[in-house]
Amino acid sequence: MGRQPCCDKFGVKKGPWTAEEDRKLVNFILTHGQCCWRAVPKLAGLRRCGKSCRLRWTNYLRPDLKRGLLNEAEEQLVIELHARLGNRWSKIAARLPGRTDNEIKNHWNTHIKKKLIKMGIDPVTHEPLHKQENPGAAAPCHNIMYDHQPNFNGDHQQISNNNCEPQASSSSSNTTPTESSDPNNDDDPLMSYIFSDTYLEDSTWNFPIAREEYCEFGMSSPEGNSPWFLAHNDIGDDYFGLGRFNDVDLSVLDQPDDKH
DNA sequence: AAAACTAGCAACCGCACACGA
DNA sequence: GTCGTGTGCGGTTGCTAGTTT
Repeated sequence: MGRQPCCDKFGVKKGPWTAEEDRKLVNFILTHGQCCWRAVPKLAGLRRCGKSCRLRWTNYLRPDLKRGLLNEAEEQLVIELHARLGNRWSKIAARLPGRTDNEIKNHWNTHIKKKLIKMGIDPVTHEPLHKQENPGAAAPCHNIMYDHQPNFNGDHQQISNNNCEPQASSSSSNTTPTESSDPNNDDDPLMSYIFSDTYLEDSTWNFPIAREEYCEFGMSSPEGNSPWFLAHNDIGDDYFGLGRFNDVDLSVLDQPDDKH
């Protein structure tokens, strides 16, 4: 039967976005909100695939995005979440305000992975590497990476992986060994909370701005990181309604971007 | 100074899922 | 239940900037 391509391959532009394209996309979304992505390029006057528009918006243009490298606390949280969720980057990103799945995935592949390997930890299984070379040797239950890490309030607290009992042999073929563990079934109250839907739905940290909560996480405030916030400190609390964006000055997009 | 190499990141691709008809 | 469509997700690619030789 064949699936219809997400976009007409002919006449669709690819590659890096220009400031002009960014402006058109932002202008459209601010005016109309996020609707049918397939229709967006046409309505916005862009020669782009709808998916490309969504990606650009999600990963770069969204005003609530933080920029820059992940800090220590975020990195630690990513590792902890990856140990439990596997490569489910969107789930991980959902726990990190202002970060995108793509960003976290990239950071994982370029930084964290190497760091873990250097520390003798398998970035896939989160088990010590020597255990795999020497399967008979019993590995310590606690993942050494996760002990003695600062918690999000700054003091030290063990955020150990309590679910590190040997993976069920029946699921050994699973490439994400930690998927079997129930993230909600966790003794650690902090991690329980982070993994809970309650956390996700907690509007006190959910976007657009939850300043104190950012700080508690050891993160900088979103303002000053996003090019949007740099230019529009008055962006409203009802961002997701998008109603207040109609008057936003888009000139920021004219600024010679670092890359785009 | 120039070429080769490496790292980091933005963007693309294809599959899977959700949902409505 | 099935089919078609839209969207989201994860893996991968390719470009660019920085570093090394």
